[in-house]
Amino acid sequence: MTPSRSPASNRISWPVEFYHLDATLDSGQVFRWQPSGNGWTGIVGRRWLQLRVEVNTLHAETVEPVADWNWLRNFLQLDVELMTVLNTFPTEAPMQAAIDACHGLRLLRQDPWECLASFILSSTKQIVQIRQIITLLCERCGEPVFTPPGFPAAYAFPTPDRLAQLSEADLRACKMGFRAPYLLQAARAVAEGRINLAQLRGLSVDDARIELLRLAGVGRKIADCVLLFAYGFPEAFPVDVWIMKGLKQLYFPNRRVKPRKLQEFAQTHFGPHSGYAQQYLFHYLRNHWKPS
DNA sequence: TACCAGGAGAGCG
DNA sequence: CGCTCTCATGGT
Repeated sequence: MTPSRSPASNRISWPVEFYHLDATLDSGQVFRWQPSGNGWTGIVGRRWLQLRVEVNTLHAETVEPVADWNWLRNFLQLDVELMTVLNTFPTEAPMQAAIDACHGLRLLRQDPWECLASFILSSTKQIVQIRQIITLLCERCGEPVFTPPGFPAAYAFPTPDRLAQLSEADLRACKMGFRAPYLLQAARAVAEGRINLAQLRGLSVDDARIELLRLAGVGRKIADCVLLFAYGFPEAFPVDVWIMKGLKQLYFPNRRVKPRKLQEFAQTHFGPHSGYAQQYLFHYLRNHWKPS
């Protein structure tokens, strides 16, 4: 275990292997990170920070000193041995191509509420637009956080309690359209304790999914995104339009495959870390593949 | 201009 | 069930 407790400092460095920060922060699992110099800036919880990787070292810098960095190690999932995960993937051509296209891509471990809210806002939106909506939402409704001199103002992701007090019109002003009532209902469900996001950690993936599916505006795809990106269920396999088209063409050319069958195939074919494989496939399809 | 976006839900037959 | 339509908004 790398020492995470040390004299409080606003900087820390960790040794890393195969950590492709660019691919990771720009792969559609998080929406608030921005390129900055040779690294990235973003918010985790209530803290602004800057990240960069040089060779086999990951550097992090916050505004205020930090005594315990475990929150960041957890967000970055530094204890995951990537090669062990990749070695469980099937050794067929498309999967290997996906690995080669973005070797070092990682799954992060996000805050459940931020992840849930973000993906409620993601439906039928391009990633650039999802970023826009979330940026607006945070600027208007989130608590300001400290940033270093010379950097623009930044905001924490708004809490369920804060959003629960707003009106649908307030949210529509953030350009989220028909997703506004969904986000508002989800915020109120969490704020009023009708769903307990922390409690989902102790459930099986199937039971946790059932809980998430109770929320309006949350279907199988969005639920699986939250199960994978926030709770770390390794078998959660979100099937979006890219994955749908890609799997059909790569694995079932010239055949009719029902969505149910495709989900079943994905879960078995890609092994125990099918969710990780999904992220590699998604990144590969989105950046190196044209649907036909 | 037309089309589509890391979907979901309601209304059909 | 399984299909189609709608929802709001902006990028390409």
